[in-house]
Amino acid sequence: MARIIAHIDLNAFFVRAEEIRNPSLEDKPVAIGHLGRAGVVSTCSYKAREFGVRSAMPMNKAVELCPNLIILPGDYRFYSTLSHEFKKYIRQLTPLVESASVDELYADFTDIIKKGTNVEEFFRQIQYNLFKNTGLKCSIGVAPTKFLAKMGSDYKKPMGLTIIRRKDVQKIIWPLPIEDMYGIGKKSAPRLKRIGINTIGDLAKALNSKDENVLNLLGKFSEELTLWVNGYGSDKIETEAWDPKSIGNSTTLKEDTNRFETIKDTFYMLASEVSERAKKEGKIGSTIQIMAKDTDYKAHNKSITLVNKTNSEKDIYDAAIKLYEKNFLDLTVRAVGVCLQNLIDIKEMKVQMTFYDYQKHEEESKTKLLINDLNRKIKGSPLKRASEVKKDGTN
DNA sequence: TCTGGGGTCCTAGGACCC
DNA sequence: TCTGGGGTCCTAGGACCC
Repeated sequence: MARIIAHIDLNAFFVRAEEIRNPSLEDKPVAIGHLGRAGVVSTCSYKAREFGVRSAMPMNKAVELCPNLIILPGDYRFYSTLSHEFKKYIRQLTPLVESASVDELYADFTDIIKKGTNVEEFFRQIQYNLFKNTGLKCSIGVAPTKFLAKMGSDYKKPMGLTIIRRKDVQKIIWPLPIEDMYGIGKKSAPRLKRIGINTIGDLAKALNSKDENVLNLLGKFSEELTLWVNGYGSDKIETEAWDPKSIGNSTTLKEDTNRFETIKDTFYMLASEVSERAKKEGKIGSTIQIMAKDTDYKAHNKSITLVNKTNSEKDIYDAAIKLYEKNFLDLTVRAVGVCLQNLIDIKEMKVQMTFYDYQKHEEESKTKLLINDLNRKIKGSPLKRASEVKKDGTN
């Protein structure tokens, strides 16, 4: 049976948060971000959007478009508190809530909505109550799958409510331009257009007829997309708390440079931040990756996997510097970053490293060495050749 | 347009093992 | 000396999302 999945997306969340504590900002062109060499718009108000200001736009470009733009630096601690209030509010209505990011979530209302309920009224009430209780505005998409719910919350903003039934997919989703499709980004959209795929409907028809060009272009993802565009795909809400698989920090330097001392200082700062965050999350990781962005904005990555997992500032810093020295010493860089990967809980590590396990691990290693040694000896022996002859014969 | 910083997942080649 | 096939891990790069 089809489930009732809602995707709830806060409208211009960071700006709305600022308006809540300073109502005089309402209806004014506001952008969150900073006006520096690397400053971009993180979020902007609907008034600012009227001037053409958009997320991820360089801030100086935004100011060009909208000279009266009010720029605020962003108070992420405050936003985080409001984000928790938002999620807590929805969890009071249904336990099946999956956080998708700071300002959006999926929730399953299948078992909450009684037969005969007016679904539209039900979600309008949620939208209104959230606003009344927290001051936050949201758009809601309601559908049988997460993908359709997500498309629904995007369909009408702000304070939109879009209900998409499986039978409505061709009517509501298929006419949309291909770049509006969740999962198709700035690279794939033009590639698809070049082969005549301009709408989601075009994509659906190509996928349904197993068009080789489209399948090759999208790879494994095409299987998922085929479900999505036909009204199927995941409707499962993952209620588990987010468990990071990597923790990294990066920064754009004050100016492009190849001065190693500056780079080292920056890595020291970044390694400290990564170490601190990993410790706070109770995580250790074995792979350390560094990123160096050149003056053409192209990012280069190098990584190394250590024998022992770590989250120490020194280990992360040392590995980062070694990688940098080996690969990027001659590069003039715009930005650098460091990331700790292959994370596990420290708890798990402690379980793994009980004395018994450690001994067992050692024994296994020794056994493995012996076996390898034997294999090497056997390799050149008549026995091995005989076995191969037999294999050829029987195959 | 002239491009931040936080992530996830996928691909593909090579090393190494059985 | 050249020969298979399957699996895992490491590494680099790329696409996407907010």
